[in-house]
Amino acid sequence: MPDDSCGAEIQEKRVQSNIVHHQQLGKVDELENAKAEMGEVKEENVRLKMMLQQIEKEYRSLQLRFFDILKREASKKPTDSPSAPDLIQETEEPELVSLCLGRSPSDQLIKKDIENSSRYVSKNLDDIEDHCLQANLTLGLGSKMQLSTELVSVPTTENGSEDVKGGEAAIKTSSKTMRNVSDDEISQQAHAKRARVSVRARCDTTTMNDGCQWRKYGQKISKGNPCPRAYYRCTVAPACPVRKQVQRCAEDMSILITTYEGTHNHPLPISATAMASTTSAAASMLLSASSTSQTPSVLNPTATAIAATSQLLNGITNFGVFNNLTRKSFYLPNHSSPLFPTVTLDLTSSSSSSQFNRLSSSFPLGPRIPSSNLSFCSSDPNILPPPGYLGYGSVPFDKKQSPQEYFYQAQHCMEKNSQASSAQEVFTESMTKAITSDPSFKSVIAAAISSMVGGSETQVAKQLGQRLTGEAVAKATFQNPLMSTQNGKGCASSYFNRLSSSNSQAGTLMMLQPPLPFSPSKTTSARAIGEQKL
DNA sequence: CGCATTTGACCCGCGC
DNA sequence: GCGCGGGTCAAATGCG
Repeated sequence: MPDDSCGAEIQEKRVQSNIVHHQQLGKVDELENAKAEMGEVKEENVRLKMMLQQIEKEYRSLQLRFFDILKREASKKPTDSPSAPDLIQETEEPELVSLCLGRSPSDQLIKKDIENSSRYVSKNLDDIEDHCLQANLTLGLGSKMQLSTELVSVPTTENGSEDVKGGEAAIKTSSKTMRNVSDDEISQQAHAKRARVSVRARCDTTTMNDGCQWRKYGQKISKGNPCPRAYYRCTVAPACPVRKQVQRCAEDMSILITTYEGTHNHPLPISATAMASTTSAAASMLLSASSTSQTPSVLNPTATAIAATSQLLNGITNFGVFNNLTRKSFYLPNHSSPLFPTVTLDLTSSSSSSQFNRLSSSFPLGPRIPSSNLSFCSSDPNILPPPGYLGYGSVPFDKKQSPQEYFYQAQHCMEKNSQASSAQEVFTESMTKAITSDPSFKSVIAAAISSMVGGSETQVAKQLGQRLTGEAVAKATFQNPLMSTQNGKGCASSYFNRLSSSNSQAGTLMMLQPPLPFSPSKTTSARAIGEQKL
């Protein structure tokens, strides 16, 4: 049957052509979808660019005002005691305070400061002088928490170049005026100065590289841990007050606990800014949390800002530490010592929140904030979500909802959503909305970003601009602070593993990395580590 | 030889 | 007041 076979052939061809046609149509659809997506992304980029420009602008102006006031105070001090109106003016600068990560985000705090100020202004001249000193100190503490490297060199005390101890001594001895400051305030300042940030990370070397130069000055066996605790001080600048303690976790020897104390009084190398910013922000979070009586369900904006910053920076620069930071955990005060309120950043993959929750709190100033409420590692089913928590999936932004709550959702989304890319999208979107809805984030994030890319805002803008046009990713990966080694003993291992396994984007970027993305300083094992991981 | 690390002594604050 | 534990100092030691 030739006709039949011919007909069948034609039929078959028709079917095939139909299939081809459908396939083409499908491809056209795909193409259009992709184009549409690209368009959306472009729009998003434009929006983000504008937003960042605005943030930068605001940050700049705040910074200028901050310096202006500092300068004014400095020039005024030696000659005459400040008048009451000046004091009021100073304390009524919420925007000024907002530069200070430690205190800015909380309106309650600002109000409290103003109230305190008013109370003091009504006292005698001596008291006013006292308050001036105190106010100065407050500013100093704020500046200690500055993220920007441009601000690091701002004196934190009257003799800013001195170390913390010296500064404290100077304050104690130089001024009879402290006598009228209440004990609470003194202790609060002392605590603020002594806030510590502890970083837990898996690391098989003696110390985790954070980009700074350290010199070991002591080692001790501490109680309850067979592993010795090593004491380091920062040697980037001769008088830098920053100390760090390094100790292996008693329960898991592979975990290295690094505790930072103090603030660098010198510009930081780029490779060091990430960790410094993180710890500063965490310390600020700690201080904010400790001095406010917020309920656990309301996450302090600073804490959120850290998460936001890290997530944002993760998107911007693919810093391993931030990638892990947001994926892992934040723990508010675990207070290993009542004298040293400590916030712990857990960068370990097996972060066991319950373990941290067991740590007792003895923080004398504020209510304990249960760690679980601030944990971003919500994989533990035992950890209850915060009140108002809405669950998984897409996270529609509710105007009534606080940005903090919103972050919770987005963060949790990141954790639970098996499709990392869509979670990332959701988070990016939520980030944008949350940031734009809370002005306090802007300055915090701008400062952090500024610090992250080397302190210059023009650099920030440049970097961000590049990111937004999708050009700077590989370059940013170069600056991964944990990739560089310090004294040839750096530790970067665990971050690599998790980067490549948990973040496909980052994993891809890792491949773009040249074999030696390390800091120029003393690299010995760096290449080995890099090659091993690549 | 210079610099970093090691390590025992010392200081200080806290709890009993 | 005393002992304990954490933190720091500084001489000794090691290393490049």
